[in-house]
Amino acid sequence: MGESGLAKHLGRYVELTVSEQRTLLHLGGATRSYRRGAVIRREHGQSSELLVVQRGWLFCSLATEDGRRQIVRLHYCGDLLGTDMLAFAEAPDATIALTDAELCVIDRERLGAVFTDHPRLAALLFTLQQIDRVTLMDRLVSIGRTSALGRVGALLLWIEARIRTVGPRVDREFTLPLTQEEIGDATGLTAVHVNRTMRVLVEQGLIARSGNRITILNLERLAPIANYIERGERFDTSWMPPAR
Amino acid sequence: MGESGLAKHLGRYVELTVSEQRTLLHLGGATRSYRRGAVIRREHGQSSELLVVQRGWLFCSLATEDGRRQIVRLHYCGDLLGTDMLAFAEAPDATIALTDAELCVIDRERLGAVFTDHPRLAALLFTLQQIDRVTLMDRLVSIGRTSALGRVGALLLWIEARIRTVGPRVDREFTLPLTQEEIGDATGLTAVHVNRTMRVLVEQGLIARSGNRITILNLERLAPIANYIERGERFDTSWMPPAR
DNA sequence: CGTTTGCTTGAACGTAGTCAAGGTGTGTGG
DNA sequence: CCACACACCTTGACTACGTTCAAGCAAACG
Repeated sequence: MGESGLAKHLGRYVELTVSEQRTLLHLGGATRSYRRGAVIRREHGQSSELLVVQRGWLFCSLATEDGRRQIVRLHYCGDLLGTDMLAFAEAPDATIALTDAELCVIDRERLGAVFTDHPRLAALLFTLQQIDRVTLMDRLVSIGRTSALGRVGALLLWIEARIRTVGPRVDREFTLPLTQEEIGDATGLTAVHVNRTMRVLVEQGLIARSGNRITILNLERLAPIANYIERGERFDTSWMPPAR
Repeated sequence: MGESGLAKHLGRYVELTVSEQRTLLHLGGATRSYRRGAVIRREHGQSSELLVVQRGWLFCSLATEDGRRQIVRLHYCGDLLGTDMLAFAEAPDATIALTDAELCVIDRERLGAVFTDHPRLAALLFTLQQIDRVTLMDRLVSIGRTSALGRVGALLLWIEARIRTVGPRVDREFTLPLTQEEIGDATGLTAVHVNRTMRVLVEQGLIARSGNRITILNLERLAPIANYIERGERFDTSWMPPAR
């Protein structure tokens, strides 16, 4: 423990009071470690745990009838997981560790207490969900209406943007933790075509690659191809109850 | 006014107290009417209104760089709209009336009051968001990993299921309010291919069509093709604060 | 050292897109 | 009341993007 990933995450958007920070800290229970590839939650499983990512990357995926797979979300430090089990009896997706990861279990009852004791925190959590929803919408557009080049490009830009929020850097270079198979599952393409597509991205001077280090070389040209929009996330706190 | 679509919607999942129902009723302000095709909210617009659908169907869509369009959500009576503006300065999607519709404006400040005065209602609204999120995930899988036949089939099954929640009927017949162009925008296909695909659905005896009346003829065979899963939505209220 | 996992490339195929033309139904104005 | 316009649906021929199947290769791992 020692520090709440969730508080750090929320702190990116708003100023938290000491009391709020303490409450978020006390939310967290045991910390668990997972190795890359470990199944944290099984699709259709009953596990109704709430988890916060403390370290590492995860993804959530759904399997199709015919054995294929779609990765629907990527998760990073600070993300709150398992909230879907508040509305569903069975886990709608599987959660899998993309890198070695540490998660922190959150007590469901204590989440309830947050809603009574810290209405502003509840409002902030509600607002946080909106980002998740809009991210899903953006991915839907990407997969539904752009070319393979655009889809893979968009995924790279999203990941790069997210990495930049954690440690802001100028060089637009990062380590891609996904295999080409996983990129395919995230973009709705086959691994083979992801390979060809990334080669084209390199040939066109849009990105550079060495191993799994990726550099965005030409954002100005890549962004329109990928239909990439930088969404300015700015929490509107004006309507929220006062902080406690 | 007279009755809150939102309360009716929530009432499908949980028992609301009289006080909660009254609070939801007082949330609603003016009612507005829109004609089919009317733009309720413009993409990238600043309008930060919260709305509840009282009557009719809406859809939310995003435009791509090259002028194409992706419909990301369909909305029906009881749905709460505009919550994304709590986190974003610009509207991420456009909201358009699919049929003639009536919406009810919700005061942002009063939503804030709900979080302080009715923590359980806040928890319920939070839970409601989860359904929205999971719906988006399901659509992502549909578009990313299934054939045209499956995508169109899934859309029809979702719509039929939603219509059934309002007025439960056995015959699995309904009026489809979407043009083939709009079905294409929702499924990531072209209008032309939607046409061919629907013909195949008919030829294979999966559905029947006359005008825009659709009948699901063979759910057992269509469901696996469409990768369709009936998700049992059951709100877990055990963790929530007591109702007021 | 052998096996596995992931990357790469080629060739053939197939699903969905594009372009084009004609048809149907509805609403509007002459 | 009819003619026209418009929106939507339908079908055909051709194209192209992404898939499938297959094989070879490199790096990591037990």
